[in-house]
Amino acid sequence: MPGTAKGPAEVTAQRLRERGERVTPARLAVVEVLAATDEHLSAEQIGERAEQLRPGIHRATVYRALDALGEFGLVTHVHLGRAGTTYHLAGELAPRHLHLRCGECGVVLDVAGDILDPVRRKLHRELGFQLAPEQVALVGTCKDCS
Amino acid sequence: MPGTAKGPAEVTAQRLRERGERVTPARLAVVEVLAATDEHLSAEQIGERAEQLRPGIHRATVYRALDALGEFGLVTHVHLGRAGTTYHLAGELAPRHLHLRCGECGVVLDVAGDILDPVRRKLHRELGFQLAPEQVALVGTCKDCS
DNA sequence: ATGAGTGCAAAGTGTTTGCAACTAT
DNA sequence: ATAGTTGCAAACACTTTGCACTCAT
Repeated sequence: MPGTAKGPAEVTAQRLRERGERVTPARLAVVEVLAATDEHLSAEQIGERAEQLRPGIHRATVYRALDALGEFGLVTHVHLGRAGTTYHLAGELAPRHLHLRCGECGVVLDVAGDILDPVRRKLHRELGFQLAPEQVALVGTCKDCS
Repeated sequence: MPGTAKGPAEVTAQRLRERGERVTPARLAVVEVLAATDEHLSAEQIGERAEQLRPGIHRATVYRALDALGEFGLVTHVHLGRAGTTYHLAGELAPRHLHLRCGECGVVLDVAGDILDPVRRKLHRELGFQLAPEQVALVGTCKDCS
């Protein structure tokens, strides 16, 4: 069946090759882990799950892979309060969305990626600032906590 | 001259007493440090400057004071990427504003606090989520870097 | 073959905690 | 008087780095 949509791992491999970057098991494992969930994972959690996919993957390697994939625009991270840093797929690998975090209970909700569009346009027009909505964490208080 | 506006330290003392919380040199020093600048300070920087105001203030105490003042709504913090956490006055102690951070060069810009008002209303209406705009860091790329 | 990527262990950050002494109330 | 705060040192979690080795190209 030609024209089948490619999985995240294939897309990643393709993008890496295009850029002359190396396609390694560790990088693919990280992408596969992130693609297999819609949760927000910490580096440690990614490490644990990657370990199951390809045993022997080291913490440091996970960080380096996340870092590299971040540079290539395939992964982003959000700083979610005291909870630490969480990662997820970005760009063409993920539907555009952004994060709503409750400062009380820590819960994270996803919302449509275009909710900041008017703000993005305004900032670009007035300040020349290119907003990256996926990286923004909207902090506040959720319904249950307020 | 009666009716003179009170300084941040006085307001803080007053609010603390109202809540039955203790007014301590460390807490006042932290507020004074934050009030003396419009920069975005890390806990470490606050510690250094507080040390000059009242010698002997310990790192741990700065963290505890920031934590307490945060609970009382007098201080907030923003997570600015790898750069770490930065603190500033909040609520009645500070003009409402929010943060724009360039992911490339790390520069932080302040913008008017009402820019997210439409978003805030929408989130409240549709999800019952109370957005806290001052705690939101708008990440993107600044004019010079793009 | 060659250099980017990896594993490992060790060093850094930034932040929190247990406890005894202190101090604001 | 006494409960909340502080200083200190030690513990902590998370992330980065130097080095030798391996593997993708």
